[in-house]
This record gives sequence, structure tokens and C-alpha cells, in this order.
Amino acid sequence: MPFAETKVYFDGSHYIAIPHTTRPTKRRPYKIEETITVQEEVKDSTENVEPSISLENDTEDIKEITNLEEDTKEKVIEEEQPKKVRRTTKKELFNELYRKYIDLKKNERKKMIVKEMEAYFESKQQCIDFVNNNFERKQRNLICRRIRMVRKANLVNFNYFCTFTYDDKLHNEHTFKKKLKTTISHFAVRKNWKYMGVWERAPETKRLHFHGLFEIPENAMVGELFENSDYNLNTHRRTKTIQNTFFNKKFGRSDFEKINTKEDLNREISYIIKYIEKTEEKIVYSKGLYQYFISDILDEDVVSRIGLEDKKLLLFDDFKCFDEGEYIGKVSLDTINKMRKCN
DNA sequence: ATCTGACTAAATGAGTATGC
DNA sequence: GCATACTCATTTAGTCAGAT
Repeated sequence: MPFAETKVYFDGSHYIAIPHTTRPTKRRPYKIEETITVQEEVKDSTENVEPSISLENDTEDIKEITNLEEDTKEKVIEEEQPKKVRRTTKKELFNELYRKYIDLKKNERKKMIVKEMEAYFESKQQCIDFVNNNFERKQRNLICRRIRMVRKANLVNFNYFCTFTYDDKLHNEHTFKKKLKTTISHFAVRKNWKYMGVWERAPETKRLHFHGLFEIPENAMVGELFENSDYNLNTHRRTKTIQNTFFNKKFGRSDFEKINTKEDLNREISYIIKYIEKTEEKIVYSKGLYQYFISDILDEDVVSRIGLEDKKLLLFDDFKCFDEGEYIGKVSLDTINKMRKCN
């Protein structure tokens, strides 16, 4: 077999195989982060309540940190002020500030972070370098997440774009999030649903909801879908939506929009990408989403060599899939389902 | 049904190399 | 100087068994 056990992904229009390689260079061990001591303005009881989403406390937090900044200089390294002080690392502090100033333009954001972190460095230049490096790190990480998400999305067959939110009579934000998470992850295991999505807040109401792409296999739907005619307050029009009895009953409100075309899907994918880029929220993935499937590839199925140093193989649209030399079939979603997967 | 804690799969993060 | 892609390390978060 010319190319055994390649990793194959779909870029939206072509299949691309990556023959196995090993890393030529040695890795350096991760460096251990030096801890620093940060002065904390009194108690921060809000922090434990909802750690993942805390956009609305911004103004308060800014105040806290600016207070902190005035008198940090003398206690950069050693602490001993039981309550008001916490130990952290420069990187963690950077991450907090990076999130805090998420709405600023890049340069403004850098400036503010440098301003607030300068005290922990020997010179301003060192701080600037640190901040620049960490911006690069954040950017790289974001790109990684984006690529992974697109590859995963391209290897499944999403058929619904769903939105779930809750009724106050049934849930609070916390129970809603928790329950929905377990519900859909159960469906992933028990009914083979696949999904990827994000937690968001409606801009006006701040109400938490979940937006996601779902692959719901035939006969694996729960409840009943029904058409609902609604008056939309934003557009001042009656809009028809498809809702689901199971989710409505359990959470309050659901919306099942059928994905019919590739364009629909691409629009939704780029929506989610934009959203994670803007907010740094994480993507919620179901189990069973992979970036690659593993197949042996024949010479005759390779169109050309592409990518960095021509390491990747561009494949014909109907190339043949082999698992450990055993022919599985020409590529199709069906065939892919039978192949081994990896990330 | 819900919790707890050990286990582990999968996601994110990091380091490096390269391209445009 | 930013964007991309690859591999591998670390962290996070599902999962499952057992107890209540």
C-alpha cells in the first residue's frame, strides 16, 4: 500500500490525505509558569457563580483592577495579606485581562493590558514583548480551534440548526445549562446524535440560549416537530418556526431549522466561527466528531501533492478507502462511518 | 434520580516550521 | 508580520460504577 494509514479530511470540496509522519525535532519541555501575587480588591464572590460566562460584570472588574494597579509595585513577588491577595501566573493574569478588554480594538486592548501588567515586569519593554507574544499565542489558538471545527463539521451530515432556550417556570440559567448539556450528550450516546454549538446570550435580553448544528439520524428524533406561528418583535412579522414538543416541555422553547443546502450549512458554520472569535466562548461538541478518518490510499487516487512541503495528498472525489489493507468502499459518508477516526 | 470519585477520551494549548 | 498547519503535551470534561 503506497500510503498506509493516512489521515483524511474533507475541506468542503475535496478530500485531503495526510500520510503519517513523525516529528523531526525534539520538543522542549513546557516551561513552568512563575507565580506572581496579585492584589485582589476585597471579596470576589461573583467569580464562583458562573465562571464560564461573565460578561456583565465588566465595569466592576475594571474598577477592581485599576485600584489594584496603584499599589502593586511593592508587592510584586511576596504576599502575606491573607484575603486580598491571590497567587496567579502572568499568563493567567494576561488571559483575564485579554477577556476583559475583548471589546477594544487590538492596539487599545494591548495598551490596556500592558498598563495593567507593567508592574509585574522589570521593564515596560519586557511587558510589551510578553503581551505581544501572548496575543500571538491567542491568535494561533483561535486559528487551531477554527480549523478543527471546520474539519469536524465537514465529516458529518448536519441536518438541523437548533436553538434552545428556557422558560423561567421550568429552569434558571444554571439548571437549564446543566440539564440541556446532559440531555443532548445522552442523545449523542443513545441515539447517535451529533452536534456542535455555542452558548450565547441574546443581545437585548441577555437570556442564555444554545445554538447548534445537529445531525439527528432518521428515526432518532425525540418528541414531535410541529410548526408554530409566532409574532416576531424585532421584524414585526409573523414567522413560522419548527419547534419540538420534547424540548419545549422540558426547557421551554426550541427551534428546529432544517438544513437543506450546503450554503445553509456554511452560513451556520461561519456564524459559529464568528461567534467564537468575537467572544472567546468555547465550542460545545458532541462525542463522535472527528477531524480525520484513517484510510490507506492508492497512488492512483492521488490527484496531486499539496500543502507544506507537498506533504498532503489531494484525492479524487471518489477515492477508495482501505482499513489496514481491507477494501471498505469508495468514499461516501456511509463508508466514512465505517472507518477509524482520529483527531 | 443524584452524587462522588477514578478513569480516560477528547478538546485546547503550545512549539515549531513554513507560506504569502 | 500575520496566517496556516502539523504534532504532541496538558487540561478539561464525559463516563461509569457504586453508594445513597
